[in-house]
Amino acid sequence: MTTQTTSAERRTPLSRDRVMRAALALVDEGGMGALTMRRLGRSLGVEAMALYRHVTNKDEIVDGLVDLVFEEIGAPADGVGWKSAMRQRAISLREVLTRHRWAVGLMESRPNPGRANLRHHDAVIGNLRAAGFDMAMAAHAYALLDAYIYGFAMTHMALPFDTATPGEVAEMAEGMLRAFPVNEFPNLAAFISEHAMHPGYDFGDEFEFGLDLILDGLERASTEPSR
Amino acid sequence: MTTQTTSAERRTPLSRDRVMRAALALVDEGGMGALTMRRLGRSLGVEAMALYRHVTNKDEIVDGLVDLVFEEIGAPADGVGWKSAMRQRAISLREVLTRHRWAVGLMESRPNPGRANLRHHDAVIGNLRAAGFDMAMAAHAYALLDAYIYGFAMTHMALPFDTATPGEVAEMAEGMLRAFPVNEFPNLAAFISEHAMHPGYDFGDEFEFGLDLILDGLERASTEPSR
DNA sequence: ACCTGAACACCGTTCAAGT
DNA sequence: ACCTGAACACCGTTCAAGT
Repeated sequence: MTTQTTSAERRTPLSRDRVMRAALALVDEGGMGALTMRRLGRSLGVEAMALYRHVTNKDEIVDGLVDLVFEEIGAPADGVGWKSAMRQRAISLREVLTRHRWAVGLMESRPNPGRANLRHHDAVIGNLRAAGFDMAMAAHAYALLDAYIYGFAMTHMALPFDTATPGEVAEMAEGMLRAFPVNEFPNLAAFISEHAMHPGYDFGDEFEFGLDLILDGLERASTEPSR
Repeated sequence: MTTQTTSAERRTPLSRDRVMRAALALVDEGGMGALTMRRLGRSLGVEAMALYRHVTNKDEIVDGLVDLVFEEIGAPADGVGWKSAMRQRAISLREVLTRHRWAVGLMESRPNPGRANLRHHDAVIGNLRAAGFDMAMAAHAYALLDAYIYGFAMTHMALPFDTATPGEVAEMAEGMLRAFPVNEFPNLAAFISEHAMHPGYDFGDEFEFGLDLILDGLERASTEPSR
């Protein structure tokens, strides 16, 4: 259910902060599609037009939401070595993105990065540089890690067997296999029935396999003569 | 400019195929935001409501567009070894995604995968299995490669210095550095001015660095005792 | 058989008007 | 100072009506 506004809340005057918090509740509950100025107004007990006194437009609200998400990411730790600092950050970022699935496609695509965004990027680059990465190697590492983290969140988000019970999973496997000619796509059929839909398989576990493979590769590349 | 319909085209009766081709032209030119039933109708010289005779709704059009994109991806080659087959496929997929930027967030998120999509996934799994990957290792490889490829396309797409000339790049660098307090984000400032905005730096070049790092890592993992 | 007009329930945003 | 009503230019989709 959408947040209902009590009369006490109604008396509290609108503010940019209240608008942003209500917007975050809306998207966390119903995704980006649920964020409309009219609905946002309603959740605050106000007409949509009143919002324009506190934000210049909807785009600014989305910019603000993305920065709220950046605030939740743990900064890379100092004094533990770049590898475990990057590992921690990656896992934290992934957790944040599963809490706020609507944000996955937006984190890196806003033309107006907020302060939390800049702070986070600054901290990651700073950590890598302090560990002895030169600029080129830091750029390699950052591009690779972020592509992987965001890409994993994106492909994972799409999967249907995420919140399903084992019984539902078996049902879905059958449904999927009925949906396409098994003999035309034998490898895919085998993959689904023999692996992906097996009890105990959790796609989310793939994340750390890839993450560690990448971190090991970066370690090797950073100690080798430059390429 | 949007495609104008000549009187000859107007006489050709509408068909699912013509609707899909017109829709593809629309999104390639103006992104997903440009795809509306009314505009699509107009580009075909017809009212929006006429489209519903040939497609059941807009969602079906998007499903069809995504499958058109899957058709453009080169299938992994046989007989060249999994590593160069996967390398080829990754590069082909990335090229396709830069041609159809609007597709980046949609390729893996449609609940109704089309035949080209299934064919492609089947071919990739088949190639890995034929090269001796067991199911678990094929799943690792596929999850990692796709996360990286789609994630890279997503983060790359967002960057402003892509179609810019060196002169424009220098201008943007100045603009960005003026936009935030340099002493608050010193690492980011150094990164931008000393590296990212330098003439000769092309973010797209980062793709193959990460791709080869991942392929090397997969090779190592697949010949090691299982993890 | 194929397309259109009018309608419905939505959008974001502007602006004069109300308290 | 802060909010609202009415309006504008859009959406996707349905359905009776036209040819």
